[in-house]
Amino acid sequence: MPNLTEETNGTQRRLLDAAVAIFAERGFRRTTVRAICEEADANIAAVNYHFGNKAALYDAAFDHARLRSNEDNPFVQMDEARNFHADKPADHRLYLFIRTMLEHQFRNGKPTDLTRLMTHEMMQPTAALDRLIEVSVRRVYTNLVKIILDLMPPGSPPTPGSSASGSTTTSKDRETAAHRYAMSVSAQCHFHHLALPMIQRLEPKQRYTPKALDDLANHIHRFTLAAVRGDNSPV
Amino acid sequence: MPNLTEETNGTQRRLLDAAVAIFAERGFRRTTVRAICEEADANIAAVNYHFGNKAALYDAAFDHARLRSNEDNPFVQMDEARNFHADKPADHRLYLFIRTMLEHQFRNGKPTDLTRLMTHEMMQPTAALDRLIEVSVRRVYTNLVKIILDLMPPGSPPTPGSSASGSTTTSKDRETAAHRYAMSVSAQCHFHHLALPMIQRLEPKQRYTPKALDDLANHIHRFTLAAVRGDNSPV
DNA sequence: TTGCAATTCAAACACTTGTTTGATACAGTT
DNA sequence: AACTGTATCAAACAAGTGTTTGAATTGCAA
Repeated sequence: MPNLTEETNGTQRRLLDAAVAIFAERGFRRTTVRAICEEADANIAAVNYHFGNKAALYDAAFDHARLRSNEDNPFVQMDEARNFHADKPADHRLYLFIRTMLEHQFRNGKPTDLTRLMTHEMMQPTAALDRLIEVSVRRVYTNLVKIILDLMPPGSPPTPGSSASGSTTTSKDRETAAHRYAMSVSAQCHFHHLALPMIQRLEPKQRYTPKALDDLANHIHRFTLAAVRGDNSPV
Repeated sequence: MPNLTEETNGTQRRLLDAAVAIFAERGFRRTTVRAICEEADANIAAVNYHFGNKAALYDAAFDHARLRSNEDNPFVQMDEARNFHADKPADHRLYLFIRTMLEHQFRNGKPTDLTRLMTHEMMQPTAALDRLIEVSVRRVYTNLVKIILDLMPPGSPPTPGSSASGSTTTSKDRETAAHRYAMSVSAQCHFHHLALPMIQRLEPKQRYTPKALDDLANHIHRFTLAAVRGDNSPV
């Protein structure tokens, strides 16, 4: 079994690249090992020789896509640096968060391979999803919650959930409110690739070029800021 | 070819019910006609006899799920009555919209079959998605845009997108802003079933019982209201 | 060169799965 | 009872697909 981490340009690397592309496009079930091998200019038996079987190749391809995505994407900074731009004010950190998230999801106007792979996992969760979440998504999400907590004015939230009559805002209330807000932000960031076919039909003019992503980030930023802070002042 | 619209409890009706359930759970590719026939207590040849082939059964099942969902769900009222609760104030209409949308997506704490089918279509669009959108989704979306337009204060939007220096807010600006808001609302409403496996891992306490859906609807309503109107006044 | 391990290859295998077939049973009509 | 169109059934078919196999090839070291 050869070294998987090395960046050889041999057949196993080509297999991984081809696997990422085709798994991302069609999902696990619809892709055939024959299609992958053809794309990678490799023999059909290469998959089993280098990875054991199709499922193991999928696993390796998923991680490969994650690592490859980290190479050329600022997302990794957000992931590993716990205090992402901690010096900037919270509202600006929120904008950077949203912008980075969107840029991470679209490339050349289309969803990235890793994004597509993750979206397929939403319909067909495997161990790869758990790994991705534990290794990356959870920290990003926690970071978002922190930004929002910094953003919330002292008095908030108005606590519609807790029907207790006491008007005091407990720390726990703030926490759960921040999580709700974080969910709303995540929803707005992820919706565009999760529901792309629907959006394309409802809003045919919607694009995901860098310029369009900038507009989108600005909108989500404003939208969220107004909701969390209770005002609508421009950035 | 027997009458498909009649509500016979014969094998073809049983096939449709079984097909909806299994297609919703596993998607088109992972479901086998054998599994459907077993669930429906029918012979394997029954699918081809009654529907021609697997794809045609899927199509029929999709429409069957849509019609069946309309039977016992207030969504159909929102769908067909163009002016959904037009007498109520806009903010209340927004709440009803969100609440109805969420109720339409979850039943017994789980995504409904039609919702699951639609989510699979996001990864694997077929003609069934086009039909669903043209017959139902587009009108609902248009309705949402109308509600939001009623909700927007006269001066809005602050137009971050149009970089033209003119400070006059054109009717076109309002329209595009309303569409962006509608996208944010849709995102918040659809996120919970589109990204369910991720949410379950990030927020394990999240539930979709009627009570939880009510809390969720209240949150989305407040969140949106604050963003669109630029205030945070309680309902 | 020789030997050896790693790799590649064409072919075949085993299994799943959508579809078809031809016979059989059923229900209603004449 | 005989006929007819509908429906069901067990069995088989044909194609696709993940996997295996055993030989051939390559790359490298002794």
